[in-house]
Amino acid sequence: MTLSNYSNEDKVLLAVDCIIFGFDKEELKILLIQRDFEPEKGKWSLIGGFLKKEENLDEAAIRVLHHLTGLNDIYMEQLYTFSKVDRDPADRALSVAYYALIDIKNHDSSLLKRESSKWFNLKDAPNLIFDHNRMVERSLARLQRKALSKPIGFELLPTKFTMRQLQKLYEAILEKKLDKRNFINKFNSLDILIKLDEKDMSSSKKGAYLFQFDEEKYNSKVEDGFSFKL
Amino acid sequence: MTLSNYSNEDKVLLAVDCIIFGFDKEELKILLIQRDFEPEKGKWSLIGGFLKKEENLDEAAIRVLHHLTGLNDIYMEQLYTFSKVDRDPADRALSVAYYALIDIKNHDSSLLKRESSKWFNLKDAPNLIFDHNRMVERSLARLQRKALSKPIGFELLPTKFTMRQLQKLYEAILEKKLDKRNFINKFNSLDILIKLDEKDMSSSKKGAYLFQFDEEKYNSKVEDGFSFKL
DNA sequence: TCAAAAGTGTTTGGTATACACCCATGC
DNA sequence: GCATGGGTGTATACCAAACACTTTTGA
Repeated sequence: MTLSNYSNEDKVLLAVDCIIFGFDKEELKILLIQRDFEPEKGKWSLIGGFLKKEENLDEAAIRVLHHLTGLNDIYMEQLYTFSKVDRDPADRALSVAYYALIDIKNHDSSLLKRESSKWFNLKDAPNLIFDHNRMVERSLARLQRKALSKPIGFELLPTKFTMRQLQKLYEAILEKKLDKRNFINKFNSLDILIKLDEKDMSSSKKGAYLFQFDEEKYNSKVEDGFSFKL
Repeated sequence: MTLSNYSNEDKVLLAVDCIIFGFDKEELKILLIQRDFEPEKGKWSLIGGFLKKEENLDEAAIRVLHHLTGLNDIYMEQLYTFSKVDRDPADRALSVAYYALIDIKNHDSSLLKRESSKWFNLKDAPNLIFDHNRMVERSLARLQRKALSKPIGFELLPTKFTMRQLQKLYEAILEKKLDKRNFINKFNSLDILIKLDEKDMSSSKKGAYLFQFDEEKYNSKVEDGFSFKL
């Protein structure tokens, strides 16, 4: 069989840029790095890299994330492909944006490797190069929508967390205050959390019960037609 | 200022493939073409083309759609970028999928140009080349979600339509029967349709009132915080 | 006069929201 | 003993779902 080789077609550079979200007590955060090469050296940027011939986009995103942060096994999702012709002044390059959710506490040490990277509160993040601001906006919109219909919030928390932490997390993601009792009632009715006997004593004298996401139970409920709706 | 030129990085072919949805009385349809070149010559496929250096992805999608169908001013949205390494056996090529919604009636004549293209009921569409089946699945899922939260359904209908047509459309998109009265009540409460004095006499003796989507009203309501929810 | 589609409201159940007080503990 | 955050239940409003009969008119 003869294959055309598409030899007349243009080829382009394809970058992968990662919006990395974290959560710390009260605030949604993003991890940024200071570029150490031109163009825009010294400015803040998402972490990124270029797709290689022998890998697919998910693999490239995983590689980029691992290489620059040491992180593994991270929740990631492809967001959108940005293609404005002059978006990168150095050369024609498109960029596929991915967003990632990580548990800051669990992974903080790996991040120290890289001193030019830094966590910012989403609200007071600096201006970013190229179209990276738009990428961040769009990823936040996606995260807000997705967090209401899939249990992805847990990716941003330690395995064990208090109801208060969980609530603060959703307040940070959705950018609005939630009612304590309604929030707990809602989550209880979903019936996908395990209440542990342990308490977290770090934030109050009384202590707060710790919970865990019961992923197995969630999965089996999904098979029976359940769907997470906050 | 010195710009790096990224000259060590791999470049790739980037295709744009379009899932074109139409609606005809009762059924959701997609427009497919029979490939007239290798690889997979003679098999059914989405319409597609390659991104050129001097255009962005939206422009490429518009160009591809226009070139192969003669259509202009079409609702389109970028869906996802598919990147499996061997997805195209001829050469490494990624594909950015777009989906488009068109009014079959209004545009049917332009499509006749191209005899190798054909409308299929979504349900009994043939097997497609490469990963195009997955693209169609994913675009349907997106359409189903989006149709509930944005008034994009109208893109698939003539300017003037009956409530019954509108209902059939949503039944086709959502793949489930809807209650006639609830459907009408819901749409009435949204208050974004104009009831015309004209009737459509083609489907009954009594005739059915025609309606139009009031886009201006919709837009101004959105500015006041309204959001379409079906 | 009858067949075929159009048009029209009300009841009911469930879910979302608003809301306030007691508990346990360390200081 | 009091200040701090933790934990709990109910009443109400609103929205979604179920549901059946009358109207029009061409054949």
